[in-house]
Amino acid sequence: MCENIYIPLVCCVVLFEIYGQNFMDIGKNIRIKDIAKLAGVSVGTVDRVLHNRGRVSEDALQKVTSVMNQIDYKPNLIARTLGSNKSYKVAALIPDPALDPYWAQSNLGIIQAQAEWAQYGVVIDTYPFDLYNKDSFDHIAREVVEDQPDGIVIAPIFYHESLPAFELFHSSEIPYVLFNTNIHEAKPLAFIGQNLNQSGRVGAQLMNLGQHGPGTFAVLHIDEDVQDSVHLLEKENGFREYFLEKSKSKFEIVAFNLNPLKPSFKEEILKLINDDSLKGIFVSTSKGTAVAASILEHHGKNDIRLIGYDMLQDNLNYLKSGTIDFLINQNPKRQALLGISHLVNHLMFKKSAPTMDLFPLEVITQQNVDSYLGSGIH
Amino acid sequence: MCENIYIPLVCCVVLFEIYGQNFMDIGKNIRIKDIAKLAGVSVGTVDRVLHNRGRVSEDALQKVTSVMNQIDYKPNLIARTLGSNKSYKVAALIPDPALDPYWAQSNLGIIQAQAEWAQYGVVIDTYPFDLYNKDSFDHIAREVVEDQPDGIVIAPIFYHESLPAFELFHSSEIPYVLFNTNIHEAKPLAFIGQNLNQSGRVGAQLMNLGQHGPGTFAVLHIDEDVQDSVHLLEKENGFREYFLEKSKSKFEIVAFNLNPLKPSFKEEILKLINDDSLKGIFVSTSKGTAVAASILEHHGKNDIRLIGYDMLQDNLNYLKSGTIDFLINQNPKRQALLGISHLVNHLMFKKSAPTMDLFPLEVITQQNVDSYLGSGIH
DNA sequence: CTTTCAAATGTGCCCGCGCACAACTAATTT
DNA sequence: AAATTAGTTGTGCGCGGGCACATTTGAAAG
Repeated sequence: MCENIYIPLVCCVVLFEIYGQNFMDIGKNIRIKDIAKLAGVSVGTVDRVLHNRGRVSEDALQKVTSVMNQIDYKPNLIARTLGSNKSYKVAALIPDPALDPYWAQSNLGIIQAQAEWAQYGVVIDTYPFDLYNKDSFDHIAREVVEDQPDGIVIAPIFYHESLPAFELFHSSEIPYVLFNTNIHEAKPLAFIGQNLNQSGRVGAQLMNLGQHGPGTFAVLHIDEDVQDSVHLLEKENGFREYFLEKSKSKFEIVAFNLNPLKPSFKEEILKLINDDSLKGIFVSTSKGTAVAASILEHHGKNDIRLIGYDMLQDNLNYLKSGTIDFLINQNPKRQALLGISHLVNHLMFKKSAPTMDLFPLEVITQQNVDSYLGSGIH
Repeated sequence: MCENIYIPLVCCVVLFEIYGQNFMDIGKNIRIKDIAKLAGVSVGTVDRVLHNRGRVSEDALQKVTSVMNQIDYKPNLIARTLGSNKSYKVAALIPDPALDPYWAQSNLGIIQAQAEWAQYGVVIDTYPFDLYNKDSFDHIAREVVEDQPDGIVIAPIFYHESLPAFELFHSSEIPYVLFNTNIHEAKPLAFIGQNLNQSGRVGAQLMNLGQHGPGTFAVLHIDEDVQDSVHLLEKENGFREYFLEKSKSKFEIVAFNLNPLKPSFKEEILKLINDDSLKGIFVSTSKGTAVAASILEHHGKNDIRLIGYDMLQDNLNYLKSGTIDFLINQNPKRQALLGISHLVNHLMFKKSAPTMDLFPLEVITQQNVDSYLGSGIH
């Protein structure tokens, strides 16, 4: 209807009448004061309506909402933050960065977040738990809730143990953001991570490129704790689906769960790479990628394509030497950084976070790796 | 020396004495007020020292700087922004988005920046110039300076014409940020773009993967205005260097400047793709990528690997159909967005921008393209 | 007709910084 | 000695929103 067209006009005219000529020049935002003047009430009343704290007559509410509908009021976040001079406490729950290079990168994101938000009075406390010890997770989660933070960022790598933790968060009414691993039963503020099925497909496509069958591709889940690897299976499924959808593919896909701590580990992997039909290896874990690369390099198997995960230092070395052909970057640093960012924006600026923040599946090669390392965020 | 160890301690003790017990609890930042109290002067004096506006006695300056050396004062940017309630005017100089899909994406970045910064009183005016008309650039640049913006973001695609424009900016003392194309003679606040030589190398590596020689790779510069293509040559050089450094490469590299408006264009390109030795095409321009793809697809040449630039809609279609194998993403939207961001941060928050913000060379494939499209910024 | 009380409404201060202006000091001039 | 001046130093206001508190209103109770 025509009203839609005229509403902004009306608003401008009204403001124009009140503030006179110089209103049109200044491209300033409408303030609470302006709304109050337009509605013929005081700023206090507008404030109460905006935050619906009650204590407002039906009549006043009507007047204010009527004005609100005609203009689009955006509160000045700068002023809001300065005024309500709260300091927020955020808890970051991640596997101990000292024990694992992948989580060390996540920790870098947390450290950067600490620096960025410090001046806004946000304190971020890290609660590291033992990557190999589910009890420690349980214990730390309880400790976090006891400390009553205003928000939690968490990498819930233990599926079963994380569920009661989320229950705790809910009953304590602490908003939390998930990253790295998604738990579908959880109701977090946001999840930050990647589509793992699609990630496997990317690996498959890179594996397939320029290869001529017949031959075998191996999917390796190299992890100390392979039983709890639902998310690794998602990658494998994506990898397989890619080839299934290519009807005329002449490649066979085999998959193995390998524990590098087991004595039989090296033997198993050697048997695999000495099979001449093996054209490529897709490793689903970041640490495993370097392990596989070291073995391939040691045995001079340059012709086997190797695709793995993440820009850990070891992986970068093997990428530069050419043993690793592609890395898919999960960007743990940025995941942590953005997780905290979403949380703080929610707490401080009342900005809503995207429920799902799925990161791009970055393909890292020998030639573009430096461009990633140089570009701030990585 | 030991002093270094004790300085923070001393600082804490002093503050502790002044503010009493509850100081240690609050993790708040030090304010000008605190410095004033510590130095035994008024906030006005501290303010004058901080902004070295003079009008301060030697004695007072000594006292304040002494305190400043002991603590690390970080001004509250929120308060600063709120207080000095200036409104900034930024000019964005880009090729007319209506005439070109690549620049349409840049424009999206500008539009997003407008929305993001509007509430902070930043007005961003776009000054589009004709991509095919150097005079229009000249004209628009002069117009911008006449309007006296507080800062300029510019994509200087015309090398020669941009130099006098920069002179104008300098003499008018307007800070400016370059993006997309770097001009080495310019002294901008920042440059945002990619390493084009490295970009060509990435293309070369993706081209080489799994290919078996002998054969030919073609580098195509498909552009209406090929003479002014220094930046396209950089990509070509990177591409060539990759193969030169691989001593045992069996591939020949050929390069062509092609103008799609010329009548001979189609003939030339057909001759090229009908040569059976041709294994791959690397197109240095985003629009050219789609042009090459359409011809390859039309003639059923699925076996020729095609690598090009940017996520334009046409390119995405050819990527999904499999005609294009890889796109290198220059991320024009993000370039524009970040350019403005750097500029506003400089103007508003006095934050220094990185002189060179080189973007990662993102590799886009059929399988990861959706993850890029879905992830907010692209 | 006053008193009481709750609901409704308005006022004023604070957040930390920047900036203009007032106030104070000491030295020089009239 | 009073006035002028320059050199310092301190004070106060405003930015916009949040929030506590003061004030007003109207109606019911005494």
